[in-house]
Amino acid sequence: MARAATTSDAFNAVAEPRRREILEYLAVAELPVGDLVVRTGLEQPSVSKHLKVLRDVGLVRVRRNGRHMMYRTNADEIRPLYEWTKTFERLWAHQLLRVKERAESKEKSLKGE
Amino acid sequence: MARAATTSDAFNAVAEPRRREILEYLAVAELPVGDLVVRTGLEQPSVSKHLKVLRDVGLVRVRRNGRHMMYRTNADEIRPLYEWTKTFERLWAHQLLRVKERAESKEKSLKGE
DNA sequence: TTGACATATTCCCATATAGGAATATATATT
DNA sequence: AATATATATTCCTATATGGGAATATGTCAA
Repeated sequence: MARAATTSDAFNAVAEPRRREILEYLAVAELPVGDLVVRTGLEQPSVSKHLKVLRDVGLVRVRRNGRHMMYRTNADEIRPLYEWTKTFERLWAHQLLRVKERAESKEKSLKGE
Repeated sequence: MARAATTSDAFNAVAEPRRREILEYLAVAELPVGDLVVRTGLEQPSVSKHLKVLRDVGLVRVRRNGRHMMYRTNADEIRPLYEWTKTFERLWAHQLLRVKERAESKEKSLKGE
């Protein structure tokens, strides 16, 4: 079997750095393809292809405005990634919750048991 | 150019569902390869190969214990993904912060301006 | 040393890229 | 209708995959 398609889910779509970059631009403002071409420095066909992948997984929404296609990020589709990564939160070093837990267990041991 | 290697960074490594599954198991407990073979239902070579990818990007750590290789998740390497996704937090629908912002702007408009 | 057990590596192949180049499609303007 | 502008699609190719099968490597036990 080969690698899963980039369009199979948000995890695969977001693995490509330029697509993450595009999502960042489109999170701040609704933009036409041409603007993304300028900002990313990619060829127009490449941008269109990346946008197709992002559309296929629902990470961006489009609306036509004359001859311009206005794209914007659909952040809700990023949320599952956030939720998954957040699962590991308690394992991070130098993390507030962790510090708090440590403080509490210390308190407990001071009180005995 | 072809797709970036799965070992190029955590984003690419984590795009594969079975690797995410493995990371979940290894976040809860340090486990030998054989246990992962049983839990995932994958062939042993497949598990070893996935573990190599995860090792290459630092998502897991290993230590030898006799003939067993004990693996565990290195959650710190997942944090960058969390931070990136968190960037989009304020754009999520039905989100506490969002509700709060809306309430504040409503309050403002009631006061006039 | 020999054999059993645990894990890693190699070889194979069908599949999916990402970008470059060229072209097709769609809309606005005159 | 003809042209310009904006975007999408197609064709091409080098490259990397994930799993299956077979095999190599490493470690313990007798």
